Amino acid sequence: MLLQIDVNSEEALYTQLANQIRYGIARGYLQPDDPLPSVRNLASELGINMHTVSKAYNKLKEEGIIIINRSKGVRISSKVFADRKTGYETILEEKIRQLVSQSICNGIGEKRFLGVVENVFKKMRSGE
Amino acid sequence: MLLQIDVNSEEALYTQLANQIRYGIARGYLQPDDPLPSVRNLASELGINMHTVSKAYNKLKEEGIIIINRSKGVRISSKVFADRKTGYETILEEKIRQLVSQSICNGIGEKRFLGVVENVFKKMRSGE
DNA sequence: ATAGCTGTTATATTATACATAGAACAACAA
DNA sequence: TTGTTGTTCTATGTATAATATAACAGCTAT
Repeated sequence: MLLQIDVNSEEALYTQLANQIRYGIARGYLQPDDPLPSVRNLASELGINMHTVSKAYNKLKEEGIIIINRSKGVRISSKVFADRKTGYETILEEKIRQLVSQSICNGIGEKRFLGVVENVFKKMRSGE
Repeated sequence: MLLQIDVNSEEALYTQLANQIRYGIARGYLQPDDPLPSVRNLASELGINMHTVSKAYNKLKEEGIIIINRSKGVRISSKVFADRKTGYETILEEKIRQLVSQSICNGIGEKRFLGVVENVFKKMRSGE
């Protein structure tokens, strides 16, 4: 799978990387048990530092999305789609509350907001 | 309207403050042309620095949500609910894409995601 | 065994963002 | 004139992000 980074983005590099991997999983480009490149190889491909890749991997590891094994490498967790109920829905609701507040202040109401969400899901199912 | 800040949160103070004001507008607790406290007064109430409040206010000003007038003070924009079409929907879609990716990786599908969104709107209409 | 690959750990440096503090300024109101 | 408004300036301390080397421990294949 193609991963790319925008060094001019305001978003932190390791966050961009983690997002891209989650996105790849959500679209089905990355599947359970699929291997990921080593920290050194991916860093080299992207032209960034090894530790930055390592930081992204460890963030995903904490979320239970990938499995890191010293000497075996990194792979997508076989239970990646399982409902791990780690209180994620509470975090999600708070983030959505912020997005909804901001949307209302920008003239975007419930119908239009739901339309954007459905559109994102549709694109995701069709693989972009 | 009551504004409060959690100094132990990972979220930056000025971001929390901006979020609370947007949230207050979305719920109707703050209405167009309503005045906001001065940077010094609000900072004093919240126990934080004047410049932190100023930073939050300027962020909202850039979003077209509030009007800042040197010597007259700060108030909610009369056009706060207008569709300013400043490309906000593009930003919204990208943020939703990230949230949806993460949700899928946590076992939350489209139905459940839409349910959370609808629930947030419902709470917002009923005023919390 | 040795060479090569894994992720990890440690130390160090640079840059940026966040939050604070105090002071002074210009615009307006009472 | 006095007081309030937001703004600007300088300064400091802390935290995070990203980089760079270097070494380490676990495993695999030659």
